[in-house]
Amino acid sequence: MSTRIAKPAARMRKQPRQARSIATVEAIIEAGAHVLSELGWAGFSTNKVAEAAGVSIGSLYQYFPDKLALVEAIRRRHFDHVLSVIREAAADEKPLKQFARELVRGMIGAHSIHPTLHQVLLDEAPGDRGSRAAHASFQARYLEHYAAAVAQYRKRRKDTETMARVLSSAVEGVIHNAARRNMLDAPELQKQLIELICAYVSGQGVRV
Amino acid sequence: MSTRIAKPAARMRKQPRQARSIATVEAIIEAGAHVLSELGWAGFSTNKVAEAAGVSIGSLYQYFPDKLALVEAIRRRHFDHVLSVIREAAADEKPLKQFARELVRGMIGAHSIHPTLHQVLLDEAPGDRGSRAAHASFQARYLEHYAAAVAQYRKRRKDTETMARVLSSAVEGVIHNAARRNMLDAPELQKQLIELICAYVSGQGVRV
DNA sequence: CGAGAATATAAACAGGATACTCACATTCAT
DNA sequence: ATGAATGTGAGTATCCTGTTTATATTCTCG
Repeated sequence: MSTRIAKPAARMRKQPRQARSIATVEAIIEAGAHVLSELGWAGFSTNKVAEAAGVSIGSLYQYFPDKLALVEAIRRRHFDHVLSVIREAAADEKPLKQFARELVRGMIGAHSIHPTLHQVLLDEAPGDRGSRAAHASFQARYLEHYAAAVAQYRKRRKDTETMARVLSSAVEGVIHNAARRNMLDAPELQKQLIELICAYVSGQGVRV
Repeated sequence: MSTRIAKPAARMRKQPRQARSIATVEAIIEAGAHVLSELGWAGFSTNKVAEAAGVSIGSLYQYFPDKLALVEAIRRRHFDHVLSVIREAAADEKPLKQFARELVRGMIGAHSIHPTLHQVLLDEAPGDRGSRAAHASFQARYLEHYAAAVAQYRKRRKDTETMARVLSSAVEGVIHNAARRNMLDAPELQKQLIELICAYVSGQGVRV
């Protein structure tokens, strides 16, 4: 009980101990993210990942017991990243405009390396029974942060949760779509997305 | 030159002539849409489609020369549907609120049968060289309708195109996300989506 | 009715891709 | 220098895929 491993480190066949193997594992995860984003779940094969990582297939199976464990590792890394972005954007008490700006900037950053990874992870890639729980918890915390932000700029406590859902999926939709068209860093698109967020959150509730 | 076939009817091996075969083809396309939506492109195999359609694999190849031709037929049918929805919503000159309501209602309708078909068609499914053109033309007309609507409710002629892009992908994102969670017909979600549209389009341009 | 056309069937094929193992080679820490 | 850690990649076994084809059934129309 002296040393405690921070994270269960996903399901791994063995822990990398030397710097060499740590780099290998990192390369595999990175290459996996790349393949997943580029070829989708259909094109995601362990051999292809190993090749893209510049590593033999045997090395991959030295650390990851199977394909799913690898996907899980990729998922965890990406979700941690996204979560930190929204958490930081929603932290402190800042003007709405600034929140929107930081959110958009961060989200774009999180998607610009592996543009379609997020969607593939959400839509295509399966998960073993254990990762469903992790996935759900991610979604929950994700929404919580959005909800916190919405609540902060809204008097009406009413539809906070639904608003968070709508806002988050709208933002994701725009980012995802822009990523597909290689328009992630078009400045006028960023501006419009920020405006969308501000308009919706600060909206005076048009009667519908 | 007496009788004219309205649409090139996709790439087909032969035209169905009797009522029986027309029904068969329809069943195949419908089953294809179902499989595509349910299993994604990775799980989309001709044998599976034939089985889902309650038809032998041979019948499928009687009308569709190959897998891609089938996807193309599915794509065309779905896109025609979506296009008609947005076109009708943007038609005439109606108040913003009504436009938003009709758009949301129609989009939800177009997605409620095969919830994830749209995304799969856009993201996963490949297309032969010829269908890229059709795809692009669909996207263009799709955006045109959105742009027309935006222009109608906006004085500033400036960012119309970008706004159309942002708006359309935001709406798609919300719908897609709701579909994944089986929340497509939650009324409060519809209400919020309508509000999002109204707030953004009628927004007074918050200084960003 | 009946002949030929249209439509439907499903077994079979050929080929490829896949996840994963294993026996062995190399490099590290001490 | 020795054992542990790490890396290799050809090989295996399995499953699936798209597609053809020879045959059977049903329809159309004179």
